[in-house]
Amino acid sequence: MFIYLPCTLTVIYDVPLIRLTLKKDAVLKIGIKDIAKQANVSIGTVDRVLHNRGEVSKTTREQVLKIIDELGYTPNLLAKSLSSKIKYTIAVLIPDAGSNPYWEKPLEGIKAAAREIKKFNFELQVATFDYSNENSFTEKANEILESNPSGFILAPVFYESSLTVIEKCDTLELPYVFIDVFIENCKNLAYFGQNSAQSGYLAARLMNYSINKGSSHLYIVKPLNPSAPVYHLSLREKGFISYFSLETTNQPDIHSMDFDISSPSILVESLDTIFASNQYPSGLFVANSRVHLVANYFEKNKIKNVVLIGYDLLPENIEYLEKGVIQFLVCQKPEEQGYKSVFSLFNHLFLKKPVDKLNYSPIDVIMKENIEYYKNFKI
Amino acid sequence: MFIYLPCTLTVIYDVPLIRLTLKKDAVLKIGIKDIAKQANVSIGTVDRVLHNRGEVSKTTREQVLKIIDELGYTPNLLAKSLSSKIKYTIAVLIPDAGSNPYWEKPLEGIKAAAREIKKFNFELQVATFDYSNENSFTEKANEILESNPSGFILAPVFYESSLTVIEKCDTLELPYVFIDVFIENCKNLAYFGQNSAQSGYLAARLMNYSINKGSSHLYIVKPLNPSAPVYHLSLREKGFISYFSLETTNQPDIHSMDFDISSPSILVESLDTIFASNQYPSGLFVANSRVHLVANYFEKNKIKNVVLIGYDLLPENIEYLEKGVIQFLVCQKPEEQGYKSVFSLFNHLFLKKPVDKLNYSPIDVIMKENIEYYKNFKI
DNA sequence: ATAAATTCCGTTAACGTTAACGGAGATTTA
DNA sequence: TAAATCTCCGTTAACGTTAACGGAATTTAT
Repeated sequence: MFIYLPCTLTVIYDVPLIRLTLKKDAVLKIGIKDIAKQANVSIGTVDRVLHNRGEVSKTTREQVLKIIDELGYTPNLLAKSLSSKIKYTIAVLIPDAGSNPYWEKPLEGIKAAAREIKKFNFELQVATFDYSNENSFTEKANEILESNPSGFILAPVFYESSLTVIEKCDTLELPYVFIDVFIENCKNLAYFGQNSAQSGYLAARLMNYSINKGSSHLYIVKPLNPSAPVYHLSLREKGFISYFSLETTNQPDIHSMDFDISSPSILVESLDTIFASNQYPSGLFVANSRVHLVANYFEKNKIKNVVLIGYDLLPENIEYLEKGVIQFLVCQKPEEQGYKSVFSLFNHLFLKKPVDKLNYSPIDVIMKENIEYYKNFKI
Repeated sequence: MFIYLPCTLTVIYDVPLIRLTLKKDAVLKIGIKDIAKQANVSIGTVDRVLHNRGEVSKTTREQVLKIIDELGYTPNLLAKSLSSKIKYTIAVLIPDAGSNPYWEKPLEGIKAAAREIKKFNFELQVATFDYSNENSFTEKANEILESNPSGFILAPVFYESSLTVIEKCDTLELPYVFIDVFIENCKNLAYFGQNSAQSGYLAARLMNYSINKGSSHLYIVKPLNPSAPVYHLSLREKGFISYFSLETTNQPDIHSMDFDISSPSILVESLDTIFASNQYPSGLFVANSRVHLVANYFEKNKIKNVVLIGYDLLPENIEYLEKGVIQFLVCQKPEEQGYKSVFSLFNHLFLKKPVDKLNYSPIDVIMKENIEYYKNFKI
């Protein structure tokens, strides 16, 4: 089976010797004092200029500004937060993990980020709402707005209610960040989420590679929570379908199959029907994290050689991936979304740095061989 | 082609309403002053206890220690680095990017980490050596050791020379971190690198999924730099091969093919031979980042429907992946390896936190659809 | 016995920034 | 013209920690 085919040659390979050194600040780190001295004013004046607190004449203000620019002053953030009495509060409003265990993940990232910026006087205030209850969203949002936070991270899953909340944020000039769900034409500071269609497209390619060419039946399984809105599911489905219409000569029949997650028996019946039919599947694409339900069916019914692709690193999914029942999990770094949402507010509020408005997470392809390295969220 | 198969049901789905709030420090943040007051000593004494600077009687020392424990004191790092006069220097010794463009990536991560911890008085000192010149490694290492750094990150690619360097580090009690290459039985603080065999194994699974079942000829291409050591290449090859011997009933012939990267014509000749032979390949696995050389051959010779899998996100590779010439790139987050190496030293030196000794990078599967999100190293 | 050394500990000036306080000089009000 | 009000600016005490300095009390040496 293994044939060795050498075609080696030895040639001297010479490369130049390079030495890199990070540029040291040739000039000693300059501070507010140096500026004051240079401008012949006191540090108090410099501080007033730096923070636009007024009470400075136009001429001295300009003089100080000029010297700040010339000397390339950058504030020492450590000293700043040591001295400053300002407390920042970041409010978070996301669905509770009872609605969908997915939401544990972004929260984990949010908390990790919060721990890191705690030393800069940042505090976290997390509220959750019931995915199947629009009122709970509005109530919690109002509660948050009353507490007058410095920044707001929210998952605007209910369109109308979200618009109302956003309007209030705008009048309060409260910076807000969307996570997971995106609403267009808003003055949101940033958005962190998934490119759902793209991930469906990717899943389709994996599916197409994995099934035998000439296979004829694929199934898209969409496990729904009927009382709650779904944005990503249909986008993932669309992405999946469009791969086959755009990219490949292989044209299997694609069947779409919705089912209510609250009644598992429906799923079993549907799967029974499919596997008993003459449209025996070569692959199933489960468009969200409930893929473990299908995997469970596969295991019980000893179904092999049917490609199973799903989403997200729930413990159950990991188990079935390791067992080989699930071939691929597509994962969109939910922890990272949370983590980065917090940091976008930190950059805006504390560092006064501009932040990117549209931020899609990487789409990770997880298999048996690399699951180990994705299990734990780090950093 | 697309068939809709609904099996929806509506059921009320009720979930509990949860409110999470990050535990606020109920007690006001306690500092060195509070301990001093509680222990009836001065802050000077507390500081002496905290840093084991001696000149404290046994009884008061124990008393202070007890109160520190009771009050759960944690030092304020901001104040610490504001006040402290200690400078930390992290020395880095890695191959120069001329030897292998791969090494730009870890360096990028190293620099990013250095920027972040600069505020804590950390400085970076990077030296590179010539991959094909063992002496240059030793020379640079000695230079570094003479400069008396606080920590040392090195790629110990030359076994014997590395042992000498490591011995010196041990006597100097200089903490050192291995990156990319691992030497066993050393007192290294940590190792950050790849699980090469595992990534080969993963590549083999992707290959097996992608080729038509019943395909018979696969080729492992190993582009070698003959004057330099290679550790990962053969491990990747082993991993690739072992997948087929362990996991699948599909048993293609696997051919291994070495070639010297300094003479591209050899590669072309070899590939010509293969594609003219009666052992026409269904897939090629290029065991390192030179996969673009093969992709270039594919493009010129209009070779299609042969699966091409390789390593690393070099610009050339990205280009061929986007064009569809390369199907998969396996990537091991080299930037992250550099980034984390620096932070392990930061944790050790500054935070006095324990660090994990063995750290494998995640193995990322990159395809046309998700390349966009991996192009730029962030965080 | 006194002088010298040692042990142990408190005091204090930094580090770079913030923000409250107050004061000199100019301008307006009564 | 004196009092009140503004404008503009300097001074200073924090923030929590480090580390040098020096001093009192005790022990050792002469």
